[in-house]
Amino acid sequence: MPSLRDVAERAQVAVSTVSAALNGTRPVAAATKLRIEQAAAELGYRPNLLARGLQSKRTRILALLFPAPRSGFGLTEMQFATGAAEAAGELGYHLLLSPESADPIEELRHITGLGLVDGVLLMEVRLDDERTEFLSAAGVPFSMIGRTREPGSIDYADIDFAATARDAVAHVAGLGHRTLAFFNLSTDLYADGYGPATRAGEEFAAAARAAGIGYVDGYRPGSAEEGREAFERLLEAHPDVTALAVMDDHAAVGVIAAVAARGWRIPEDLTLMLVLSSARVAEMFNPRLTTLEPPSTELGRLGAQMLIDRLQGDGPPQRHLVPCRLVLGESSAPPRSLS
Amino acid sequence: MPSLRDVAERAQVAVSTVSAALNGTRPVAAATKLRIEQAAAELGYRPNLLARGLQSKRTRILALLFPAPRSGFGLTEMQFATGAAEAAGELGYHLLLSPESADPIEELRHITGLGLVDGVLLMEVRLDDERTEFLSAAGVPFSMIGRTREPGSIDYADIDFAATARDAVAHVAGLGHRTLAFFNLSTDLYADGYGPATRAGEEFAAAARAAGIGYVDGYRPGSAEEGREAFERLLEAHPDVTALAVMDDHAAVGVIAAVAARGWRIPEDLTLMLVLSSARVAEMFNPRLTTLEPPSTELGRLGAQMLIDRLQGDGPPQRHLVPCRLVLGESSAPPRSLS
DNA sequence: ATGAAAGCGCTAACAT
DNA sequence: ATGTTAGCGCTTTCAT
Repeated sequence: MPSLRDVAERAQVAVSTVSAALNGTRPVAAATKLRIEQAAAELGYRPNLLARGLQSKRTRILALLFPAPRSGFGLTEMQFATGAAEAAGELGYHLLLSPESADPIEELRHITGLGLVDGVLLMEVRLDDERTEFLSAAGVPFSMIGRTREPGSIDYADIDFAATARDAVAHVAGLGHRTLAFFNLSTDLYADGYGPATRAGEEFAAAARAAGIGYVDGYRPGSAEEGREAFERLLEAHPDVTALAVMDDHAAVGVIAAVAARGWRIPEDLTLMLVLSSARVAEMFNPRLTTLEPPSTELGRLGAQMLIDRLQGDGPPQRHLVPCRLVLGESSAPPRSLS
Repeated sequence: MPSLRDVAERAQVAVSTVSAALNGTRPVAAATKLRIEQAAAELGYRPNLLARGLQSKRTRILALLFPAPRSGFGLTEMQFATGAAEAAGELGYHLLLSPESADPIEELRHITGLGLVDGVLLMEVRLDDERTEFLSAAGVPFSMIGRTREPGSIDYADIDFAATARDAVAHVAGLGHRTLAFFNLSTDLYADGYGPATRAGEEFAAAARAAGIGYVDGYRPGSAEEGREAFERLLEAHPDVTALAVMDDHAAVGVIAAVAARGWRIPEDLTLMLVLSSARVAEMFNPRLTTLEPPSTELGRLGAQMLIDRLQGDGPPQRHLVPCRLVLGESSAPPRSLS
């Protein structure tokens, strides 16, 4: 690999001039600059990122702290990563995938202590997240995909749960349903302070109230079996329910089975929709389910962009809320009473 | 961040001694070593990877070339990444996620020219893959998840398609089926030289032949709609088929619909299994499908391990073939004629 | 067994 | 506008 010196020799100038010409850090005569660029091109010169980073204290590498694959892990998480990696690449940065071990704080201490990364991207942020406190205290720039209860001045990109819930409610209300039921994520996740569980729950309730339709929640099935059970309990307690939004896609499997077991059909007897599941997952169901698809790639992109913005300058904290996209399946229809 | 010099001062020794003590690169008196370690611990010293890399030409960073999300993209690809990242971490390495742009070769030239990575991990390797030629020519160490037609001396970890096909055939033959049909991946992927499409196809044929059961292939549905059609054509041409293995999970959705449309049931009238789909996907179906789950995390881990082995020493090329795991669903049963 | 010093490739202050 | 020079934090000869 040719170095700056090689380019300098070939262009008959000093190294610092080459550096300046290539980085635009100080004025260089047009003719000189041309010679330098030519020499660099001929040699196939590539700046050594390590040397540059050692000197400048900026590596242009971002770490994405990647949680250990939980049960309900999939596309969404991957899209955070690919979105962030893409956006980083476009802005001249690189993304390091840092799997989170048992001790996330130790992990962070490690990765930030190496001088390898300029900043950290956090995902799967919980309402109370010790990682944010550590990073703030350590003075490491970071941004969040998702958000804590009190993001303060931390940059974040999260799902716009309020808008998402409004869209969902408007969808079922528009079809003529008068009561919507909501199955939240599993009790485990909920108790763990997983943001989407809490926020989606609250916002669905609020949106239903605002729209003036009935609303039933309190169920948190985390598996097909639990989904089946929950649905049966639901109908027992609220036989008037005609529309159901489900967050856990395995629970949806159970709901569909329970619907069939009862001799009911979707969408004739029940409008069923997924919340925060990708369309790819929704179309694995039969019938194809309506879903509110999370903007995962976009959130990943925003996460990287915000962090890079922060690294390059400052400005007020960025707060992005992106709504899910309603993807219509074959599981939405007016309630039986109207048809 | 404290540097080696800080540690040296505190321990009252020369920098080079600290380096030696911490890296074990030359003998250091036990007492001195202890003092140094203590000083390092007290200061919370972390070696600066950039400085180390600049000097030693080894960064302990691996790049994972991540293809642009295709249609059938999901868990599998993510597990390659997380598996590789985990294994790398355990071995003291880091994993850079490098999304592949339109021009993969340019991408590679870029990422390897920066002096940032010690080696490259390739995934989604096609039978003829220009990336391998580039890397070989450039002298960049790399390993493959998947493999080219002629891997030569390149380290790889791939699915053991022969064993996987044998297991699948044994499963259906063991249930009493006499004829197995096989739906390959979409024509696009197949034509593109995507390894699993070709290899799975060949090995299923061979395994069926070896087991002495009938075998039907030639179908490549890449969507639910195509799956439905393919199944109808299949039954028209081969009414004796009682078992079907499907590679594309969207196609499986169509098959299931077609089965239902005919008034048939699974598994009573058709044994249906997925090939190379994760159990998590298989259980989204109703009934839960039997699947041959790819060892994706394991392949990712192996990919990283092999590459690190190669970087640290040499030895004969490593070739790992890992079979899929048969995960039983509710879609497997003896053929009707036997029940 | 330990220390002194050179240098990896780059940036940035300081000269000219 | 350009050149000279001093490091960034580390590894690695070469001395001692």
